Amino acid sequence: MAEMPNRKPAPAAAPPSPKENRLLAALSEDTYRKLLPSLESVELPLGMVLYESGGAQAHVYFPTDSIVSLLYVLADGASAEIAVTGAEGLVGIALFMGGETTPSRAVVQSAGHGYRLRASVLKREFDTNAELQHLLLRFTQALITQMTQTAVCNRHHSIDQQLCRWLLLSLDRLKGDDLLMTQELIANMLGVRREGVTEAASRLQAEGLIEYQRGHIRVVDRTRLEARVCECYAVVKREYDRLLPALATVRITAIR
Amino acid sequence: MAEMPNRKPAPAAAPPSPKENRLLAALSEDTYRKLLPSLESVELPLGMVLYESGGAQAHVYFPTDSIVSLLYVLADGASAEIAVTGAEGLVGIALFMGGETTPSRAVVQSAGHGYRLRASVLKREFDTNAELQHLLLRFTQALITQMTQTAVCNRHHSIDQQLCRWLLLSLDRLKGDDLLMTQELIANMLGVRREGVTEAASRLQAEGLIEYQRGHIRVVDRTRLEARVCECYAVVKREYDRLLPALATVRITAIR
DNA sequence: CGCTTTCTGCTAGCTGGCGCACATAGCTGC
DNA sequence: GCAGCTATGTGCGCCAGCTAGCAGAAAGCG
Repeated sequence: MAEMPNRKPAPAAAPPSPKENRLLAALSEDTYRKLLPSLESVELPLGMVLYESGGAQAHVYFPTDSIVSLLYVLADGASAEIAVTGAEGLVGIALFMGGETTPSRAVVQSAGHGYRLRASVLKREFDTNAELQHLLLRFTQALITQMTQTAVCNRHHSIDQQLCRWLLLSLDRLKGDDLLMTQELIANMLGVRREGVTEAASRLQAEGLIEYQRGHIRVVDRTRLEARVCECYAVVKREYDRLLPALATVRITAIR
Repeated sequence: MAEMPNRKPAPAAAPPSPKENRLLAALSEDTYRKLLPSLESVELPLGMVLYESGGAQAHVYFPTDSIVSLLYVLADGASAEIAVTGAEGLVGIALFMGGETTPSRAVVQSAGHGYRLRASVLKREFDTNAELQHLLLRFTQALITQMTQTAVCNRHHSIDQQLCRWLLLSLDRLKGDDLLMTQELIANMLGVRREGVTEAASRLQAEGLIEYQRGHIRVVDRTRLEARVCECYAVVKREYDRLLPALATVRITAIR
């Protein structure tokens, strides 16, 4: 078969298996078979809004090769990313936590694929299946750690460091070393000026850690990126590793 | 009986009822009676560390008239508050979320009283009692909202606004309008310089919103404080009101 | 009462990140 | 190959908050 075009994979390609999502993959065969008929395959294009702040959440989403950002948007339009979720997790914890909704927005940050489950199906299963419940609660705790480190990082660290953290968190949720993401979008996620991201990215490029051009960022020296990031990244990574089921194909990286 | 000394209430005073804690008060009589024998009364002096980052959490704590801060302490000693919990909640969610511990520290921010429950007792009950489980998960979601707003506030708002938010969050968890808290401690909580707090507090005092002297802050005009705070406070307050059981004696305040 | 400790106030200079305005450089489509 | 859009680069003034050092005032203590 001929090489696929780089930027736009053929839409007719078979979707990834639900088991690409680590939570779904971690379920017992019994539970998995029970949920499978209710899992609906969905494409998640860049910028798609899964939930609006305070809006009804009809489904939970299990990304397989996409990344979803949880954002809070202020009254004046400014925004800040709270956390990101990829194939290691799920989007829509408010459904099983009991609040039904949250005051934040979920937006696709990296296009890809996922599966979704109707809220009613998930809630019924959550309340009756201890295995699923424990898995989802542990994921929620990992997510909480990510949120708290975001708060700390926002308070104490420079844009450079935060950009490193953001790149690494994204990279961990993608195959390969490439991100399709403009500086403008990164700035929205970090809640900083676009120019601030330009300057930070220029520095990283000058140091030979990344290469970028027009919405395409390639990490060329992950090790040095990890040496430059603040401790927040490692804290989050450790908690995810500790709390979530390991995946055989997970990338091995040296974290100090 | 003679007037009590102001700063140090007689230690022999009868402790508040467990039902001063809103979560315990919201339980059905059945569940409450079941837990009551395991509830251990504890004094919580200012500065007491309930959990160390990553350390074992042997109990969950239900404050009755105290306030506990969740803090993250960076490697260089800088810190930032993640959330606060008073009589409306509990400290130690990691126990029922399944992670057993968290990378943050829990410190008593306002001295008072509370009850605690051994981890094993709580976990057993959580896993077998849907009522308790739903209550605690809803509280956890409210706490998550507080954490996310902390992240947003850290990113976008001035020290003045954050101080207002912090004062209001504390006030909501105390009787009366007085806080026993030095600017130094507030600065640690907010993760800013002590002088920054001095300046912000001076402005608030000059505007007639608060009065303070040596570790004693009195809010004299709560309404105007609420007018000056950023939206983060109202978002958190709304979520707590929405997600947690109402308390008859809760203070009625006008939130825009 | 005098000494020490703790808390608050003030100064001066520095810097990271902001707002704004504008220049340039790749893509895309015709 | 040109037009037009989108993405990035840059400069400049500004300010909140930081570092650092010190002074004064209140509370606690022997």
